[in-house]
Amino acid sequence: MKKATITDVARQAGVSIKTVSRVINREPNVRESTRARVAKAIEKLRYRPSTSARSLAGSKSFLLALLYDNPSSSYVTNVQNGLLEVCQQNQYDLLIHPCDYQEPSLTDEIAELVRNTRVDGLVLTPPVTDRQSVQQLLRKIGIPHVLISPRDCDDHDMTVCTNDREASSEMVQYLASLGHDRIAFIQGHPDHEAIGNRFDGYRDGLTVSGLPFRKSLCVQGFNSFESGVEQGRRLLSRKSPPTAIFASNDDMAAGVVRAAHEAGFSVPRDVSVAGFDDIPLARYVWPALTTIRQEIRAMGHRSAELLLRRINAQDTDDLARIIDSELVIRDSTGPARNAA
Amino acid sequence: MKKATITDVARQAGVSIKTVSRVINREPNVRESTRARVAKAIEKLRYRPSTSARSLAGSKSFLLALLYDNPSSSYVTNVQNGLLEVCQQNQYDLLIHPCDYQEPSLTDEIAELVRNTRVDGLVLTPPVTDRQSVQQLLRKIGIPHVLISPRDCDDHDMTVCTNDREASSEMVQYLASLGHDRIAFIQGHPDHEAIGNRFDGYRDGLTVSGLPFRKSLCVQGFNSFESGVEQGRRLLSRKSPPTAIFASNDDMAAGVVRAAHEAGFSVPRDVSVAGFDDIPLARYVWPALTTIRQEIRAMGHRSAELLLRRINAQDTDDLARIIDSELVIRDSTGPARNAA
DNA sequence: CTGAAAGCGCTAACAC
DNA sequence: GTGTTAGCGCTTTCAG
Repeated sequence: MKKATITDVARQAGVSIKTVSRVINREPNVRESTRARVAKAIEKLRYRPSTSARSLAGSKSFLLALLYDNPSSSYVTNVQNGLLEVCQQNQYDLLIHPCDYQEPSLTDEIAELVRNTRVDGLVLTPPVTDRQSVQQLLRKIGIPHVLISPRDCDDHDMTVCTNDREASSEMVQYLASLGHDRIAFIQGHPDHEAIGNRFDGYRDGLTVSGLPFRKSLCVQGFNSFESGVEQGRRLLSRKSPPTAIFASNDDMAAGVVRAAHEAGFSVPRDVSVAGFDDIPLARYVWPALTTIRQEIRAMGHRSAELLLRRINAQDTDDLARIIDSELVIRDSTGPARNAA
Repeated sequence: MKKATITDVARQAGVSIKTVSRVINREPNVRESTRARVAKAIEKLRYRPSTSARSLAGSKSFLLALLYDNPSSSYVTNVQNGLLEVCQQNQYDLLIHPCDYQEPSLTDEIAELVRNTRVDGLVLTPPVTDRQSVQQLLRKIGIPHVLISPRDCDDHDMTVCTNDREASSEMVQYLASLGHDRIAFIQGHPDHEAIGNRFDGYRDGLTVSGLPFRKSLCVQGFNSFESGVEQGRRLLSRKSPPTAIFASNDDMAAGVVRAAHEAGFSVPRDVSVAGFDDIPLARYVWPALTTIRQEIRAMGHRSAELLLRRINAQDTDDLARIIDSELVIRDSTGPARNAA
């Protein structure tokens, strides 16, 4: 059986194709009874509008693009799955576009992507999110786009963020409540700007807990497991090592755990370790990491919702742009020795 | 500046649109000089054929679909990236379609997907690869598709596999060469059929090494970290535990390492542990896992190549369908105690 | 080897 | 509220 077209549906329902078109596109000005008749015909004929025809005739491509350059596959798949959930419901397709955020020609590449595919909207993840040149380009082209976890969530109205700072502060307070008073912090990659908010949260937490901020306890990491190992080694080889180490992400925290093992420190007996993100690895290292769970999938979901609403010129005010993260306590943290 | 169309190019080159079309589609019967003139016009106008128009007028959609149900995000992203590499080169887009391989209505879902999107081809990964009903459907529809790592690579001409069996045998031989004579094996999920080849390889390796096969040393896992922990515990709590444990995949091997830590076994001093896949986790557990590296990305790449060739009715005989895996020795394996 | 004409299935004005 | 009529940009016959 051949695929039904809009004409078939129109004939079946005894209306013109334009009316069918109206029903498909949820346009107003169709009597309820007519709409029902058309719906029935669509159902009966198992009609599916042709995306190519729609996008050729109209302006839309029914395509969203995900732009990313992220070493963490779990992050990417989670965002992707969240986006897919809403795409599938709305007959949209998702274009996946990995890229190199440091590539000078990135803006050209994106311009080309938009030209070629005519995507209706884009979703950017860190660290692409923070490329000013990319943001400028997108604004210039005037194409709808949402930024996931940019440095500052208030810069732009199409952003989806987490409460990084608050969650980070909460972690420090939790650690302090365990009796830790020398809590080291491993900062994230400087190009990954939102991760800087976690540092701010660290300082907040210290203040709230009545602990002094000491620059010597803060070291620079680069988000990778390897950089966690390296900073962990340095921190633990000091004459008076910290009693707790809070890393800006789980990969680094896992690296710290590795460094602790190597150096003969028992976790959490000799040193507590905490991470951020709750990637699968957090549960697999030994001991399992205390961390902050980010709802990445939910962020992807929300991003797509925002994008589609914007594309269809609908109101987006009722959609929250902040997805809260929560503290997850596992086995890598425990009472400070001196406090035990 | 408005986007150039085929008409603009034709005018610019002084030919008809049909000739431009021939050039775009690499059709024969165009004089070389004409082709060059058209190419120059395309270049000058920065012309890009409209995918929607092409797919509306023609039969193709310029879309490939990736169908998967895999708990491992690194597996998925790797396949995906491999596919993307060739899609981008060929002006194809990739549709990502996560699904539930156990869902009874899976075939309907796929039929619907094909109807709706008119994808030109599909790529299936395990365990979807082994669903007979899905294979039947795809054959019935007559749509090109490639199966990644099906149970039997010779069942079908569009498959991409690894040398699982040989690599697995090699691992056992390596372990035997270290002096291990009680090498346990954790089998993979029964629904993930290709993983069974690793069990065959385990037996081969035993034979080659002159070691007896003992049923009591083989236990059933389910591919997850948790099942690795569980089987690891059981194996290590025996009166005379194995001196080496080879798990069908890295997640389970990591679980075994966890179980060993819990039980107070030192790895690899008391027990050697080996995995399969070389997922990122393999490097992050402590000690880092000896494993078999699978070139998942290369498999994705090859799958897309096969698919596009098939779609364009080109010859595929020169494309190897087996991507070799290799042994990677890290820190989780060492000499057997009795051999030391 | 090249070109003219007829749609592919739909949306966008503009009627009615 | 609903229908008519043009195209959207390309591929496909079928002529030359």
